[in-house]
This record gives sequence, C-alpha cells and structure tokens, in this order.
Amino acid sequence: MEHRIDRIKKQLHAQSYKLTPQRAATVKVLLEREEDHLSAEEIYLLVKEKAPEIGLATVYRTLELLSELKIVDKINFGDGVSRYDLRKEGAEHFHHHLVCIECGSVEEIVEDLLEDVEKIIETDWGFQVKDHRLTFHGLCKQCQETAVKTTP
Amino acid sequence: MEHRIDRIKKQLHAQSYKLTPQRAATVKVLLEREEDHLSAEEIYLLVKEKAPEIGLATVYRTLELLSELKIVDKINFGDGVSRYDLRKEGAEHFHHHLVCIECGSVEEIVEDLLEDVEKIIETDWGFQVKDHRLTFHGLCKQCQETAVKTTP
DNA sequence: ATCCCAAATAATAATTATTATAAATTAAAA
DNA sequence: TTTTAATTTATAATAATTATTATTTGGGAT
Repeated sequence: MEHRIDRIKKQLHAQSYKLTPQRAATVKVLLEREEDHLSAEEIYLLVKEKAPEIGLATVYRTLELLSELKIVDKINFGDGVSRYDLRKEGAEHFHHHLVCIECGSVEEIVEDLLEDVEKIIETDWGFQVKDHRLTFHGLCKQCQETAVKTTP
Repeated sequence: MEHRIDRIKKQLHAQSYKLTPQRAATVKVLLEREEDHLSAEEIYLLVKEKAPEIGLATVYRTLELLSELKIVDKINFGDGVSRYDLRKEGAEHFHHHLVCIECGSVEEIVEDLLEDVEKIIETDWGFQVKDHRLTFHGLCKQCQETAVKTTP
C-alpha cells in the first residue's frame, strides 16, 4: 500500500500539489476500501477516524483533485450521490459495474469488453473515445436464486 | 404526437394514474425536445410556457412517475443535475450517449451494440441484465477538426 | 350531467449535496 | 530555517431535490 501512496505522492508533486496529511488519510481510506463505492460523506466519516479534524469540504476538494489526476473516477449510480472509485493501477479506461436492482450490490468488471464497440463508434460516428462509463442494471446471482425459491 | 400522448395516457391509466394537464404539458415538452437532454429545471421552464401555474415540485413528481413507468430515463452526465430522456418507442433498452468533453454536446446512439457484451455478462458472471447505461466521453467530430486547426 | 373521493397540485418549507470565501496554517523547495 | 504558494478550517452560500399540508380536480359511479 505504501508503494501506491508513494506513486500518488509523486503524481501530485508532478503537478506541484502537496501530499498533506488530510490527503494521505483520504487516499488510505480509498485504498483500504477499494472494493466499495463510497460517497463523499461515507469517505469523510472514515477519514475522520484517522484525522478527526478534517472538514467535509476538504474531502470534496481532495476527491475532485484525485479525479482530475485520474486517480479516482467519479460515478453516479442514479441515487443522488456521487461515488468515488479508485482506478486500477495502469488501467487505461474506467472499469464497468453490475448494479443489482434488488439488493443494491455493486460488482466490478475489469475486463475491457468494449474494444469492438469503441472501434465502431470511432469509425461510424467519427467520435474519438477518451473514456467510458458502462453500468448494467439487473439481478445478481444471489437475487436470482432467491427469486426462484420465492416464486415457485 | 397525439398518438404517443394517447399511448402514455393509457400506460398511466393502466396503473390508475391520471393524465392531468400538468402531466400532459410535461410530456409534450419532452416530445417536442426529444433530441435534447433536459434537466428538471429546464423542463420546468419550458412547461411553464404552456402551463404557467405549474410548480417545480410537480415537474419533479411527474418525471419520477414517468421514470417508474419506463417512459423516460433519468441520466447523469457528471454535472450535478439529472437529465431526462424519452425512451424510443418500443425500445427494450436505454440508448447510448456520446458526450464531448470539449463542447459538451450529446449525441444519441440508438443501435444496441451491447448484445455480445451482455451475453458475456450473463454467461461469465451469472448476472441477469435488465438494462444498461453506456456513455462515451471524448471528442466529437467538430471539436477534433477545431483541435487540428488550432494546434498545427 | 353531477357527485364523490382517491389522486394530484400549489405553495411553501425543509433537506441534502456540493461549492465558495476568507483568514489562518503548513508542506516542501531553496 | 525561512519563505511562499498551496492548503485547510470554519462558516456560509448555493443548487438540487424532496417533504408537508391544505386545497383542488380527473374521471368512474350514480
């Protein structure tokens, strides 16, 4: 983990930003909860455990900065809040998500899967793709099984 | 257009909802501006031209109702507001979008393009896809051309 | 046609998410 | 260590959305 924080520190310095303790604490939370899709508020509460004096606005600023540097991606699953997701190391594109409309669980798909589609977009529409957001809404494995049992 | 309003009226009645003048005015705006991706506020201002007494909260309620009935889709392109997009008639899935990071223009892609990907998701991940959201971020044709001229 | 009542609306007010401001503090380069 | 631009805190402001409640109304039943 230290290694990744160091990398982020370098990325910040490269643009003459500082790695303050508040930013370090925020990044640590994101690393520790990499599987989750936390909102700013949730991140704020977790960061407070490490750095109780931190303010919510600072967390927002930090997340915005990390977004600009493409260290995190900001997503919105349709509830009113933005969620922040660490980009996989070395990933060119943002990964995809499977959101269960029953239980609300979110699964990540790291595989690209869109190479062919992006090619079509570029050739047929002349649109130069830089990034994407792909989310599937449906039923996760567990909820499908539950549904079968419940409605025989 | 009348035909489509009638269909929507029937869809409402099927769930014992009423087509009030306010709702009709809102639907008309959505039909007239089908190409756009209007926010609740923008819709509200346009509806006001037809029905000046309408309140913003009513527009929100109407849009939420139309969302539930899958008549419109609610999307978020990353700016702070939700946008509302009429579903194409008979469309099974939500259509895709090309958002230009330079000029902000939004183009619609009606073609499915995701059939293969959805098959993979269902077989490899066991996730039953009900709907999707796919947005590409990049440079539209025009902005690519402008970029070439500006940086020779 | 008119009566009735659940459904819907207007007119606030409240909440929630996010961003701005200004004065004080601090990371890190020289 | 000093310096300085970057950053933070604390607070306030703004923007988006939702809740509340008294009043009105669409449309089926009479």
